[in-house]
Amino acid sequence: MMSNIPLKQTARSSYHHGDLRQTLLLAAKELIAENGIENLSLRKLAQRVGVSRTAAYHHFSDKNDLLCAIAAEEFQQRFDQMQSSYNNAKLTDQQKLQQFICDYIRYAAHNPEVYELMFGRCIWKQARSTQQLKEIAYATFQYQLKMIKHWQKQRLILDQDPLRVSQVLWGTMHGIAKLYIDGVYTDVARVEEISLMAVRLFTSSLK
Amino acid sequence: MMSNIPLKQTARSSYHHGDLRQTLLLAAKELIAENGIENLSLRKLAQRVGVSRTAAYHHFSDKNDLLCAIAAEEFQQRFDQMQSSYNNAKLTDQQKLQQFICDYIRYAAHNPEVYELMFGRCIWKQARSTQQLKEIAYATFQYQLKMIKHWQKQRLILDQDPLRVSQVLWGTMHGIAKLYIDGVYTDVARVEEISLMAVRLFTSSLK
DNA sequence: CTGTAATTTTGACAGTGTCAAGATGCATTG
DNA sequence: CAATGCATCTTGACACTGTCAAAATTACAG
Repeated sequence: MMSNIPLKQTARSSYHHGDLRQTLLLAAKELIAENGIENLSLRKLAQRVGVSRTAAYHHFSDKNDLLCAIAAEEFQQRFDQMQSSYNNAKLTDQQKLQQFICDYIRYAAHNPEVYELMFGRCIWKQARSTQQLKEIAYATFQYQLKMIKHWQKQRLILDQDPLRVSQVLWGTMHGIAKLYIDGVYTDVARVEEISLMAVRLFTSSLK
Repeated sequence: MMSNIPLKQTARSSYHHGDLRQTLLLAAKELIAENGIENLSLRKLAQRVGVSRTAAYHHFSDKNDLLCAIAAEEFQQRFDQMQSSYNNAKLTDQQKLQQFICDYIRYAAHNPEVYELMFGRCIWKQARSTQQLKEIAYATFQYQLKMIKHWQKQRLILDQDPLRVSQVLWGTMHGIAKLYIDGVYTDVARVEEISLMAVRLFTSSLK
């Protein structure tokens, strides 16, 4: 019982309400998944955690700051997932390419609210994104670019300026995802078919 | 005399404040173009027009209703433009296809806030879109589909399920547009190059 | 035990969308 | 022409929102 007294406040049980920062991030993710990003309010979040309205302001400078922190965590997770998928030795390059595209859109479709947060305007517009967020997002895109270049060498994708090709491919995945998330495309099952057609369009450009 | 008395410049002077509905739509478009869709408030709009806070509620049931009306007007405009471009006898089919893609993205890039309104979640999510809006938006997509089918017959685009191909193409255009509008792609000049690469990717799938 | 700094709370302010009820004035009756 | 009806506009109010300043609470160093 007394062993946790001398621990620094970085571990658990540091202060009044435990380690609030992490608790806030977690609860915020839940609320976002439940009610959507635009229905997240700091006051409801505080209430959920059982803390005063303005308590979050001692751990995040802003509402925007909190959102950026969540997005950064999620980016990191996606980055790892993408990497391990690409390094899966059991798949051919063709399969990896297909999986990359389908996984991207599937992730977005299954986590619409978080996806909206990660790539939506509320964070990126007007340079409101945190430095930390910018870095992990940039790293993610760089990895995509690296994969594209590899697939181009394998003659799986049109051998043009890899940066441009990468931007178009990202655009395609993002666009399909957004049209579904925002309610323009309404049918979930069809999104998978659309993804496969995207794969076909990008890989057929050489045959 | 007090010169700052709010004079009503009634166009046709139908009522107390002239025909407010149209005035509101016009002023709202201006405010959206200036400050972005998420910074439009009915109160500021009312103030701009020189009318009370809740006056708009006698012409629109909702803020959402007003936004839908604006979007519908804009959809109609885009629809006409697309049609006249497609019927331009001076262009080859190849040129029309390229122009269709580049025009779409260029329009979005030049009218980011209105585009966000037209295709953003604030209108489409949760079936908040008006019947009128749904109709014109659906007609627009149907016309796209018709063009795609024609281009497929001309062997300009991959001859697969036209609905799926159309959805992917729309996704690509929408995605590139959104990535730019939301601030992920920052360079305006590059968007044009990305558009051209998209054209190349879609048209090279047959050669 | 005391003082300082970290943390949380309370109070307040300027915003927002929207509803209910009252005021205004045009248009169409009687 | 006058009166009534109804579309239109205004005022007041409510429940929200993000955020700041200042006070209150608590942990830890000395």
